[in-house]
Amino acid sequence: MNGGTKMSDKNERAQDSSPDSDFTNYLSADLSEYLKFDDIDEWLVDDDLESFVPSQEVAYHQPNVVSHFGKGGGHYEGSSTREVVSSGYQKNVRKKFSFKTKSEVDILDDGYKWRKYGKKMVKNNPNPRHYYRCSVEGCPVKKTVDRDKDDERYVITTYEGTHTHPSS
DNA sequence: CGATTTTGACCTGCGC
DNA sequence: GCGCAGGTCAAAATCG
Repeated sequence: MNGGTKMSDKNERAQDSSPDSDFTNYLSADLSEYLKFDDIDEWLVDDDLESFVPSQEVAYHQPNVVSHFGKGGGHYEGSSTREVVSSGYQKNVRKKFSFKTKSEVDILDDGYKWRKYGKKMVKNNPNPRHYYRCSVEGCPVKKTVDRDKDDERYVITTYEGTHTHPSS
């Protein structure tokens, strides 16, 4: 019962006004398969894992979506090799990175601490979607985890934002 | 005790 | 303009 009277002076967090910072994402899990996409509307499946060369930049023709890849042999670490592809959208791009992982658990340890802030049941999916946010204050990084509706054994993790705190 | 999780309610955007 | 879907926050409960 606080909706009607709340939301009076809080409205900035909703606007991810995060500047064009470099997208630093890394993972340290036993990923068997990867899946990159540009938006939730379409997924681009890559059968060849070899296609994921180190520091691979993936830029889509989307005027608002640019995914940055950084592989390091099992250990991701987007140090600072940020290099937005010559798309001209590096001015106002939304860093969104998603991948599919074959795991039994939804929460994969990526080295950072995440605080769950919501769970929602999305249509077209018998499984709920988990919303995570970085526990570190100042980290506008958000993570959403949901299961593949076609393959329940697959977990889709979507990272959004940029980590700006030490992992260790 | 503190941090985190959990569930429900509520808000926003888009579609029709 | 209303409805649906998705996304977020808040208070309380729980765990370490």
